[in-house]
Amino acid sequence: MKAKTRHQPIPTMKEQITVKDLAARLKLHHTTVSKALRDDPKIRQSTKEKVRELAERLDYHPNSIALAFKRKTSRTIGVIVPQIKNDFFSAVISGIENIAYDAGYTLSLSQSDENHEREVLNVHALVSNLAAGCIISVSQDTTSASHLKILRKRGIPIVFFDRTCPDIRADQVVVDDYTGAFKAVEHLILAGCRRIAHFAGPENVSVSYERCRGYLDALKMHGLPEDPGLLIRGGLLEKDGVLAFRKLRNLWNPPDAIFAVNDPVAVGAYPEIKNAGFRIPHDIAVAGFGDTILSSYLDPPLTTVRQSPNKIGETAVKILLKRIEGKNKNSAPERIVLDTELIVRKSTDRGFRAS
Amino acid sequence: MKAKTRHQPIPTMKEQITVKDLAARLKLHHTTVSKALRDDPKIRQSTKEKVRELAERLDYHPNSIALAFKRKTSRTIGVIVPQIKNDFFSAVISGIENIAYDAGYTLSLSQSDENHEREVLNVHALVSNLAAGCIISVSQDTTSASHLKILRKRGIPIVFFDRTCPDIRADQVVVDDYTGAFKAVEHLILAGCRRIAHFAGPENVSVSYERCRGYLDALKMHGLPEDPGLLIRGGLLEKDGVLAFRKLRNLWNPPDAIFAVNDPVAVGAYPEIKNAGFRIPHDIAVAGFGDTILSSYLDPPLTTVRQSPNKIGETAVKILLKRIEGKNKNSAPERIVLDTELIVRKSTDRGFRAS
DNA sequence: CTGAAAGCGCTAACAG
DNA sequence: CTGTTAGCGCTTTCAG
Repeated sequence: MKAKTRHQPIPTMKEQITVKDLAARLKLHHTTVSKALRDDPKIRQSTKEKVRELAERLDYHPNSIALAFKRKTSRTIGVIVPQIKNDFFSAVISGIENIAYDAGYTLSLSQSDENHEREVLNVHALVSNLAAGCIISVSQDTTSASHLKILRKRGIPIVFFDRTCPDIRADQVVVDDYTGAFKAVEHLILAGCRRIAHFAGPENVSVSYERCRGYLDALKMHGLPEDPGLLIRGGLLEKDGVLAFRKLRNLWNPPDAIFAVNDPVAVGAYPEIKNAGFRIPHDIAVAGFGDTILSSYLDPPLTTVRQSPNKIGETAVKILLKRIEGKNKNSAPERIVLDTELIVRKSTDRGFRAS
Repeated sequence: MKAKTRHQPIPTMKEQITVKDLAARLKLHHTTVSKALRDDPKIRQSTKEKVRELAERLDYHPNSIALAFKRKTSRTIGVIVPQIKNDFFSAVISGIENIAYDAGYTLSLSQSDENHEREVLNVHALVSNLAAGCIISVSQDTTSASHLKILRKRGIPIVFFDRTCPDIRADQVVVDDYTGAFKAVEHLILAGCRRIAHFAGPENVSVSYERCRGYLDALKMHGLPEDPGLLIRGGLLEKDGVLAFRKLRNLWNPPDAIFAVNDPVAVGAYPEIKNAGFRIPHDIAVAGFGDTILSSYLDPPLTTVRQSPNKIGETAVKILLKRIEGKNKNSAPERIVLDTELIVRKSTDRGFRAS
């Protein structure tokens, strides 16, 4: 008997209580019920109470889809990131979710996987689902912005974070990549490094561009030459760090420091550096960007530039909510630049102190 | 002039092309257009072409909300996890997203933050948004299952992963926590450890329960006594590892190994162990569970039990899609148990080999 | 204070 | 092959 129970199918009922059901039982009109539920002043208190009591008892839940259909906009915020499985992005998403939840919004999440095609389809899905707004960090190979323009056409506000899109006028939340990179490189210089390589990301990605600019300016400011052989361009992933170091390794004159565009790239380079017989930091000092959880656990712990992904997410969604709720429907786009903090760890500690 | 342009508000248009618009321009009826777009065999080829051409040209996108409204179900899959910002969960989510994307579904993501109240509200949001199905790992303090029953009542299929809910008959995707834990503890025993502590998670969380069972059985199987003083119960986070070790530290007779319910707990314990003057693995060997990215970067690298979060996500969503698409609408719930793999690293290497 | 009518975009069923 | 009718659940007029 019991064994049989285990193999019974899952019961399915699909019952849905609507305002009409409530109305029927109360011998009221469904519009009256609707108003009562929304606390319309024109409805008698006693009626409201009866309605609400029944709604509670029958476990009535308003159909958000019907509402969205009527209003032509849902209470869903679309979030598109290059990768979900990524320390930085998942922390941003978490920040977004917390605030969105409090404000009564739902998250629609998708990843572009650094793929432009996929990003386009994700945007279409948001449009199609009448998203109230959209928070996006564009994919590595997004050059055209036409898919983002359709959001604009549909009146769906956009907030960019991390990787922005210069062709679209929209709110942005970024960290001060330029200054962060500048500080990191300056720190390397003050630690005594003179031949500082940079493992850069793709030029069309805003963060890579800004961090590279910070690197170059720091060199210039301290009177160091800019050696094109020390600027290795690649991607943003761990494997790109591996590749970058391999390219560099063949140099007749190796660098004495590496500034990586982000922590994953630094992490990828770590074993390569060690396996090539260099000690960190004595032969080559290494600095990253991002302060991934990992970086403090590396051997030696990685000097890096901390950004607060959580705060980025929270800030982005707050700005978006303001737009959605029309508080600043027609104001000019904001650009919020969050500060970074240089976290100095062993990977750049050469026991050298600039006078 | 240019400066002025920068301060112009963001333009907003909110135009929406519908089948009626297309119909009007083509002097057809909107239902005909609708059929043409869906490749209904009853529509003449030439008409279909004209319709599609215009749809393309006007950048028509069907309104998914209207569709969901009509069908009484959307193409959205709800995902509820305890924490988004978590290696394991974010990888599961990523796996889900990939498959869901290919199948034309959208993800609605929320986190319970280990909070039952919040989980309940998240479930209500899914119901309200006519989710097609739901994938969930229940929060740490979820005991009642009434909120999940309402999904059932609405005919929304559920798939549990990782942390299941015994009160609900639904598909489940889990790893073999019991065997994984057993293997890890057995490995510690074979490495020569005799006083093996376990930092357990909450008893009502299925994974904690199973891993604890594996621990106890491994001891029993190898004739080791079960010492209640060595079983420390706590939470699932890094801080819980810190706390657990502090409780343990006061023992007159310290353990020679620790098996942590998961990697974060092991990670939390690491510095505590070292600061208390114990060497890993010589004084205390440590094993975790989960194979977080971190674990291989720890010093010493952590022995752990690998599960494939990506695969868990993919499997969960595939089962869910089968239910949604009614292929097995009425079959008994499946329970998929994925294998684990013991990853042996330095943290348990005592240079000892059992004969 | 409550009811009636209309409509959002789409599709299913049926009629021409 | 194409058009007509009707309705999903909800809110917004406007009438009673």
